[in-house]
Amino acid sequence: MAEEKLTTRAEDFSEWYNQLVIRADLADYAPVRGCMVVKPYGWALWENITSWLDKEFKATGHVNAAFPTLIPMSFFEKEKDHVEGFAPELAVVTHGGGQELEEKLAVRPTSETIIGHMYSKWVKSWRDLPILIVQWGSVLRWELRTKLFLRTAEFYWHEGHTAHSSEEEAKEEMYRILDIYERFCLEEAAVPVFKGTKSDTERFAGAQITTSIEAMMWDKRALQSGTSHYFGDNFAKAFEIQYLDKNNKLTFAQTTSWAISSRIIGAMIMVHGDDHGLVMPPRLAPIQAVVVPIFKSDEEKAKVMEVADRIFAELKAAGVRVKFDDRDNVSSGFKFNDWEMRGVPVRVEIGPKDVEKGTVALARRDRPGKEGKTFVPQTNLDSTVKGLLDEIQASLLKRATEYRDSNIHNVATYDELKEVVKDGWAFSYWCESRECESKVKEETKATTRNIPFDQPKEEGACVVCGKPSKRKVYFAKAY
RNA sequence: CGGGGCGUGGCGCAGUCCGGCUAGCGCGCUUGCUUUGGGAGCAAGAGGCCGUAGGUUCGAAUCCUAUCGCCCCGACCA
Repeated sequence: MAEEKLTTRAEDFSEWYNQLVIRADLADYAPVRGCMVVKPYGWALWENITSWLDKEFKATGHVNAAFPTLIPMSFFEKEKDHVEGFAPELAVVTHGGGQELEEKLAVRPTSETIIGHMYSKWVKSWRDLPILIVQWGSVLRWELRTKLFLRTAEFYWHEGHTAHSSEEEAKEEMYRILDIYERFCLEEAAVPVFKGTKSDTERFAGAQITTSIEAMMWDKRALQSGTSHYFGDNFAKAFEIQYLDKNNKLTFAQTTSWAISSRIIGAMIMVHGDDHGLVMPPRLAPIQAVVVPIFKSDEEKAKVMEVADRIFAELKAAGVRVKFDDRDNVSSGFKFNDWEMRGVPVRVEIGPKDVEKGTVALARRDRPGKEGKTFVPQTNLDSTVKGLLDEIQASLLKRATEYRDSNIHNVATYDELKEVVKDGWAFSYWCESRECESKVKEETKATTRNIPFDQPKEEGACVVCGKPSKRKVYFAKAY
């Protein structure tokens, strides 16, 4: 390590993040501007994320498929809002095989168009519906300002694309997926989120309804962590996805799409990370526990290694994702800091004293340094460690939820709102007009995050214009 | 796209204003010995077309011209 200390979050949150992603070995900068290399440790984390989601999608009847990376440019012109939304960030292939192409090809920024095109071929009868397809892959958007995981030109995700025979069914699908996303964030990532509906201006290009889950980062900025859209028949009309219904009537299908991207890794970093480095939620951590042997002489080494080996094998057999750090070119002190930087939830230290006493030192990552260290018996260590992993998982969610809730303020006046969004979120009534929304954005840089499903019963007055308003919305500065 | 900064061993930099010997420093890397309960020490090594292309000059990392790239700050986005 070139520099030993990480920039602290309070000093410079953005710099803390940049250093951490590199030093925790999650990713590296690629030679192409705005692109990243996801390193094995980062990819292992992503695999844990994807395998949980994949399992849930399959359990709810979805199947995986793959569509091409290249999309004919003309496809983007078929849906007006969609083309306006994505035109600025398209990368376009103009040459192939040394020849200029007759029709330019866009590198997919998302796949609604090409999938819509295919669905129109596949959907002829009501019996062909629903179609519930998920594509796992990467997409490319020509971003001007990038940041590892949070916003890169190419990013990894899944995009679900479904087609249904009724509005109700399509909307149900949208909400069903959002519920899966919420469960993922709470149960796996330990990141609390609000489910809600996006405002008209924040809606996905081409959608009728966009729902999202919104999370608060340590710096109190909001991060949209997943989205689920209902398109109505917008894309069906643009791509002629039509079928004969039970009454032999030609009908447009109802479609949805939804996604969680590798950005969620950025959310986990910014919610749980501390000034010592990354903090991985145990359920997603590629390495849940690391065994660090400590010794001086060769005699000590022999004794310690024997016990450490045995404990490593026991934990592994018990299903813990465990690593044995037997490097002999770095000191144990270095290893402690190294694994803390990488966010491994539990560290098992075994030294000569432990061998004598039949103990190990257990250090929990959510309480860094010596404070989180306790000495426990070697017997039943597997269940001790598993119990501690569960405890850490729960504690991370609790801590993040308390932090979030303590930084959200109900506001009734515009002055209050302006003050609150400087360093937190405002929750207030809003008349849902574009004017009031853009006024807030221009004057405070805060945007509407979402109108949560979970709403107070009574009505109120818009925080900006005072008109009667049915629903409350979160205002916050966002990534 | 507008504003600011920077390109010199793997990484971080000094040297550039005022041209001059074999281009330095820290970290990392390699080897050896001693170390190891919170980021080890000593010794010996390896590693650089100074972003690129022209030009000025006896001589260019340094001066001139062009060009490429990167980072940071502002308008859009998962």
